[in-house]
Amino acid sequence: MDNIGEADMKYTNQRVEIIAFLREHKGHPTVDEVYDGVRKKLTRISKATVYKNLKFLSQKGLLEEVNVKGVTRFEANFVPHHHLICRKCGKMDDFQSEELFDYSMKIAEDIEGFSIDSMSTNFYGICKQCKEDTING
Amino acid sequence: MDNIGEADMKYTNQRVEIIAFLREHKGHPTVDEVYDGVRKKLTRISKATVYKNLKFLSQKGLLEEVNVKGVTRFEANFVPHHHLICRKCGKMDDFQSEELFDYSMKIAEDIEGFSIDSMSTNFYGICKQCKEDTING
DNA sequence: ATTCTAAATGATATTCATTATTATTTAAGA
DNA sequence: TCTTAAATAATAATGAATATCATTTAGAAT
Repeated sequence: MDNIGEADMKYTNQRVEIIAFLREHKGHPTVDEVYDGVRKKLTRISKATVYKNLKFLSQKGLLEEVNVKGVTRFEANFVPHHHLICRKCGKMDDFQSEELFDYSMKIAEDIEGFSIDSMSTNFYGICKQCKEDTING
Repeated sequence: MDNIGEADMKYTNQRVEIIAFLREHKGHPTVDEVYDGVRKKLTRISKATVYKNLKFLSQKGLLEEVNVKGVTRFEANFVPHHHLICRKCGKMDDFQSEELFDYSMKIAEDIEGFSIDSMSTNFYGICKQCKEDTING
C-alpha cells in the first residue's frame, strides 16, 4: 500500500483512489470532478462516500479545502504555496514563493492572541484567458 | 443620503441599512447575522432581499464575500488587510500590515499570465480562546 | 407635485449541494 | 478464519441559496 499518512483510519480503496486522484490533478477539483475521476477506477463508488471522505481526509490533514466564488474545491498540495484567483472565471492556480512564505511567517511572529502555524496568500486579478476573451468580444 | 458609492443602482432603505450594518460590524457577519441586525431597523425586510443584496453589492464592489469552513461571510472593509483564521472555531479577525501588502504586491509584479490587482493573506492557527479552552478541558 | 416605469421588494416555491440514515460490506487485528 | 468497529452504497432529509411573481418604490420625466 502506498503510504498516505499514519493517521488512525482504514485504508479503503475509495480513500486511496480519492487521494491518488487529487495528487494527480493539481487543478483544485470540485466534489463532482473528484467523483467523476474516481468512478473511472471504482465504478460503484457512491457520491456520499466521496463527500464523507473529502471532509474526513481534510480533517485528518491529508487534504485541504478551499472555496472560490461559492464553489468548494480540494487539493493535496502540501508544499507551502499561494493562489492566483481569477475574478471572472474563478480559476485558481497555485503559485510558489518560498520568499513570500518566509516573509509572511516572520510578520506573523509579532501577532498576539493567535498562534499562527501556516499561511497562504490569495492574489486576485484576471487570468490570461479572460483578458483575451474581453478583448476579442 | 449617505454616499455609499456612485454605482448605477437604487439606494433603497434595505441597501443603505445592509451596508451600514456591515460598516458597524467588522466581525465578518453571516447572512443570518446581517438579516437579524438589519431587521431591528427594517422589521419587514425579507431574507431573500438580504441574500440578493449581499450578492448584488459584492458584484458592485461595495462588499466583499469570504468563506471560512464552508460558511459564507461578508465584510465592508476596503482598507487592504489580512485574515487570522482559527482552525478550531472558524473565527476570522482582520489584521493590518501595509508592509506585508507592499511586499506581496511587489512579488506579484513578476507573475506572468495573471494581472494581479489585489491580494490578501490568510494566516491559520489557533485563537486565544480556543487555546485556553483546550488547556482547561 | 403628479405620473410613469424599470428596478427592487416580500413572500413563497424550488433547486441542489451537503448531510443523515441504515442495511450491508469490509479492513485489519485477534 | 473469526470478529467487529469502521466504512460503504443507496437513498432520504436538510437547509442554504436562488427563482418566481405579484406588489411596491426610487428616481426620472412631465
